[in-house]
Amino acid sequence: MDRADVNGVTARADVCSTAMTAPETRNERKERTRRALLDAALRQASERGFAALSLREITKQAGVVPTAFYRHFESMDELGVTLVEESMRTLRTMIRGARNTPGGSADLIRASVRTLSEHVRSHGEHYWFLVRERYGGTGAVRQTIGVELKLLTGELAVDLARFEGLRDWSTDDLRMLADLIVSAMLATVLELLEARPGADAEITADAERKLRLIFLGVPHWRSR
Amino acid sequence: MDRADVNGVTARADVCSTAMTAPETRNERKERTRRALLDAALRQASERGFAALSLREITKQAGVVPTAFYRHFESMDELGVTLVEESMRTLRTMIRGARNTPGGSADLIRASVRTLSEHVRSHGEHYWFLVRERYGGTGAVRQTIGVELKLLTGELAVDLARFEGLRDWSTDDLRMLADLIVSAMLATVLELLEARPGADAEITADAERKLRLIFLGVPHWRSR
DNA sequence: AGATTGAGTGTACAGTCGTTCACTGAAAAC
DNA sequence: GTTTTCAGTGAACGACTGTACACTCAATCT
Repeated sequence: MDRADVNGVTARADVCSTAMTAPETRNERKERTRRALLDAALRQASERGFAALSLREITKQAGVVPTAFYRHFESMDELGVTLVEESMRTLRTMIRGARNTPGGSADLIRASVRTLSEHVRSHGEHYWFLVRERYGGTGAVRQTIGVELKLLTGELAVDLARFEGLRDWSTDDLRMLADLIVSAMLATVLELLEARPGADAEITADAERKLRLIFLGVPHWRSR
Repeated sequence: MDRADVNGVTARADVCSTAMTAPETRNERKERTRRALLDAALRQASERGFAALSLREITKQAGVVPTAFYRHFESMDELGVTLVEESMRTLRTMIRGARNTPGGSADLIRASVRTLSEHVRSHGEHYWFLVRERYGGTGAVRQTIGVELKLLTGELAVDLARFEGLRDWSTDDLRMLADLIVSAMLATVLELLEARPGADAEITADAERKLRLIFLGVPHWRSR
């Protein structure tokens, strides 16, 4: 078995008329191999890093010939940026989920961390990719992640501004706080990814304590 | 110019007897090309990542033939682990420097952050390497960094235990605090590395505020 | 003085890589 | 029904990779 035959070309050639193969429009088919390329790339990149990707290997896993790659992406970097955007979308989904959980401050921390850990578990590859390339990456991919993460920190700062003890904080102090939270949570994400799934409770408890400690300082903060 | 000719073989062949070339023992010479290999590898790895290293390119930069590599390292991974150890040594040096600065708590934060930023500026490649491979790496290199960083966090926890408001903290709480500090400082290191050198003051000021905020919560902490 | 060691050399090989080019054939457009 | 479009094909390329092997020759040891 050399290639994955995602499009089922072999089967389609002789079975298409007899078996109930779904009739596919050309765009659907194109989109499908595009997805196959992205999925293969994400899997490889989350394991060995984006820099170690091989165009040939990706196309092999996607079930197409190497040259077919260029029908979908102009370069590897373009595919990388697409992966960043998709990963960022799931990250934003997570944050939105954490934001919309009702409850008090202590419970909110608990609920948010819980949302985070569950999301990391169910979208491991996206988080691996983001963490990996945020620090280890190069070029367009790394830069894009940096920009998006800065944007995301800004959003978090805005969210924080609506909380009780933070209403009168300056924009810059809020950004600093958001930054601190993000870096702490990023470290938590890495711990979750590296640990065996059984250790989740321990790690999330640790993350909760870190956030609690940070927020304990908030009432006593005065900007200088 | 194909190779760097670190050992000056070309010159030595005909000038050795006339010019005052320092007489070198065999071990000295070996150590020198070993260093050249490590330096070339560190430079490349800090720019493009360890995974993107090429044995041939490293040896070319070191001024030796590719196969000579194996006289010094059994594999690329072995060289990688050596780089981790060396980088970790400079990191420990930095921490020791920060620990030994006298002064009160507020000044201590300021002095420590200052030590950090100066160290990052003067040992940029080591810090690039550590940050890169801690998150983006694979295999032995990444694992070694993880272990060493955990050890280092432990040391920091012990250091923290001697401070005023932290004497009665549990070991686990201290480790959590150390962890939080390390992750915040790691993010700071990355900011320093990515920013143009002129922005140092801004970044260090930010780092100071983060640490101050964290320590503001300490007096109000009660373990659950 | 002669034997030994070992860092560095040069050639060669089998793989993999990204990219080029002309092509096929079915879906889409006319 | 004919033409056009274009995702996917397959061979070929030049460049680069890590490593095996037999070698040289100066520093070291005896």
